[in-house]
Amino acid sequence: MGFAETFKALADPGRRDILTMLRDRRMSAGEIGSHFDMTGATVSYHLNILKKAGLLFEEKEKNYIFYSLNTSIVEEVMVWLADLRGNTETGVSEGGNRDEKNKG
Amino acid sequence: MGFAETFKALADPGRRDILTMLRDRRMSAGEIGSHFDMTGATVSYHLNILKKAGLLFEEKEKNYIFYSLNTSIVEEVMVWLADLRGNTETGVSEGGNRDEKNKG
DNA sequence: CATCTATTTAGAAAATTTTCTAAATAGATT
DNA sequence: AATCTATTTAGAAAATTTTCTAAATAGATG
Repeated sequence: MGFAETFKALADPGRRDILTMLRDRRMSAGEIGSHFDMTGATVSYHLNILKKAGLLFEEKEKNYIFYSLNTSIVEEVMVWLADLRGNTETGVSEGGNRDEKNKG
Repeated sequence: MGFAETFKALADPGRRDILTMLRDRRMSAGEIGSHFDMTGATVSYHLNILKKAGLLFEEKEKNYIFYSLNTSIVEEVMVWLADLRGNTETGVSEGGNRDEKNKG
C-alpha cells in the first residue's frame, strides 16, 4: 500500500466516479464498465489500480467479480490530511509537530 | 482547480513532504529545495504543481518567494472523502445518496 | 551599472500512465 | 465437451509526467 498509490488512484476522474458509484452498493466489473465509454480491458486496468491502492474489495461469484468500496482506506487518507491541516479542534498534534502551537 | 489536479499533486511523495514541511511555517523555494536531492528547476516544477492544485500560497519578498500551505484546499479534499465514505455520524447523506442507509 | 542571489522558464530526454486490440482464463450452460 | 459470458492479461502505441541542463527574469548589493 502507501499513500502514493492511493492518491494516484484518486487522481483520475473516472476512477473517482467508480468509487462514487460503489458508495452505496457493490457492482460487477461489467456494470461499472457500462457507465463508461471505455473498453472492458481499460476498466479492468482502472479497477486494478484502485484495488492495488487498497480502495476496493473484490468478491468472486459465479463468473462475476463484484467490487465494493473499502472505506477504511478512505479514512486513512482523511487522517493524513487532518494531520497535514493541523488539528484545529484539540490543539494537540498527532504527527511531527513538536512545538507549542495550535492555541485553539 | 479541480480534484484531479489536487489528488495528482498529492500523489507524489516528494510533494507531500513539501506540504508537511510547510505545515508549521512558510519556507522559501530555496530552503524547500535544500531538503531534496533535486535541481532547483525540478523543485520549482513541483512547487508549481502544488500551486496549480491550490495547495500553496505564495508571497514574494526581496528576491525570495515564500510558500505556505493552503489548508482550505486540504479541507475540501477531506469533505469529498467524507462524502465518499458516507456520513457515518449523522445518518444523513450530503451527496447523492437517496436511500435509507447509515443506521448508526 | 555590473554582477550576485533566488527562482522560474524552455526544451529535450527518460520514465510512467493510459488506452487499445487480441488472446487467455474461468466459471456457467447446453 | 463445446461454447457462451464475464473479466483479466499481454503487448504495443499514444499521452502525460518527471527530470535535467541551459538560459531568462528580477530584485539586491557592491
